[in-house]
Amino acid sequence: MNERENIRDRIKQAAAEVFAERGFDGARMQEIADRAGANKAMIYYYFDSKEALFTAIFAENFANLLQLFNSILQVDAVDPKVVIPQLVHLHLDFLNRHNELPRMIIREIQSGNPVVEKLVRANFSRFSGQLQALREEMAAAIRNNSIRDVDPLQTVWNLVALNIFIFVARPILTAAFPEEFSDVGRMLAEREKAIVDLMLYGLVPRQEA
Amino acid sequence: MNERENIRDRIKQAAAEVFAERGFDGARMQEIADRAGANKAMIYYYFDSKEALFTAIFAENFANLLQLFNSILQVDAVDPKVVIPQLVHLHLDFLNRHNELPRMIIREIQSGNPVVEKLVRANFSRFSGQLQALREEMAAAIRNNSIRDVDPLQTVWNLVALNIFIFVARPILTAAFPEEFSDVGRMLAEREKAIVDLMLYGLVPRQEA
DNA sequence: GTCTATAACCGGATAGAC
DNA sequence: GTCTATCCGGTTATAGAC
Repeated sequence: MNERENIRDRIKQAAAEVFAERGFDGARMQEIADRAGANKAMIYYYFDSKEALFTAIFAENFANLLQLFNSILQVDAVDPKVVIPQLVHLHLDFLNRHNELPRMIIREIQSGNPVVEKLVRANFSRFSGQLQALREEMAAAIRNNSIRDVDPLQTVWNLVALNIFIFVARPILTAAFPEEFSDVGRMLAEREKAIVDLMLYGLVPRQEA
Repeated sequence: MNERENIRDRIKQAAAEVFAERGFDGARMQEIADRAGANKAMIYYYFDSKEALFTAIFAENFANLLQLFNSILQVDAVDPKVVIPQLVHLHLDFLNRHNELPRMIIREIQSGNPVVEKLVRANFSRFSGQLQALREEMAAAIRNNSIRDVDPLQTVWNLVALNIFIFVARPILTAAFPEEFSDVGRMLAEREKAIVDLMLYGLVPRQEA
């Protein structure tokens, strides 16, 4: 309506922050209201309950992530020297824009809230077709000798593991290595380089070219 | 006293489980008491408060983890083909025996409880000396041409990222890939192999022997 | 040391005025 | 749509008997 976003959006924004910082159980409706510049009753005017509010936000974020994974898995299998840097960049860039998401997912998954596991199951089934295609493409690439003989699923896990690490472990890392995190942009660039370097020279055949 | 461990230990054990499953805010003293085969009042007889109970358990687990890291960092720098498999095996084995620890740490770090960040800061400073030594050893190994020219800190992060992944993401992975997790021992062995393979052929010089 | 009963509080949710 | 005041259930914590 006016220059400030409407209250409903401010509540969603504030709730996303508080849930990310404190988790579902730790989040306080009062704090969400305060950060949104509203009062508790307004939250209940727009959302049925704390759980409904959480679910709305979580589902939205989770859908974004799965969309990214789908787009990642649709990359045509070509030279890993081209594909891997693209994938790492895409993923890190997304995570950088949704900083709090990995920790939020890890924290909330299997924490009593049944909505969460449902979301995972429902979306990952759609996802498994993509994964099957990827396996076949990688198998072809292995026969083709354009990548080493690696397990496709393990390789995907490796890539995800390397990418999410700094976001998942950020609170520990910033405490332990304050200098590295003083310039986040620089750190991210170095991280990207290191991941690509490790992945590539773990994939490219030994006696190529 | 008798064959069953004493109540204090049973409480600690039960609390560790419940905190790991539900997080600090989600944990209920009643559930801890039930699992320990005691009642709430007994918990308060042995521990001052919920927070004190949590802190005791968290500090103990965290100390164990740092002790492992210290022992890992003391490995003499030799051929990566020997060292890397050792490190991965040590770390995965530890994590397997303290299954819930990574998720607990990630979940609770920076979640309002100031004790936690203090623990990190205090212990990681002791830790940084070890890390400096490692950097120097790796620099020597690089000059020596026994490993590729990689960033030592990034390499440590890579190793940790790959090792913790299945434990951190376990709830998602079991939902998404039930077959893989039906035989945990087998899955762990495959994971170990894949990590070592990736790390090694990302470290060993291209045109070696 | 162990237990039952209860106090004290906190936080999600709602009633109802405007 | 927005706000204040309040309810009510659940949870931490304690009192006090044994």
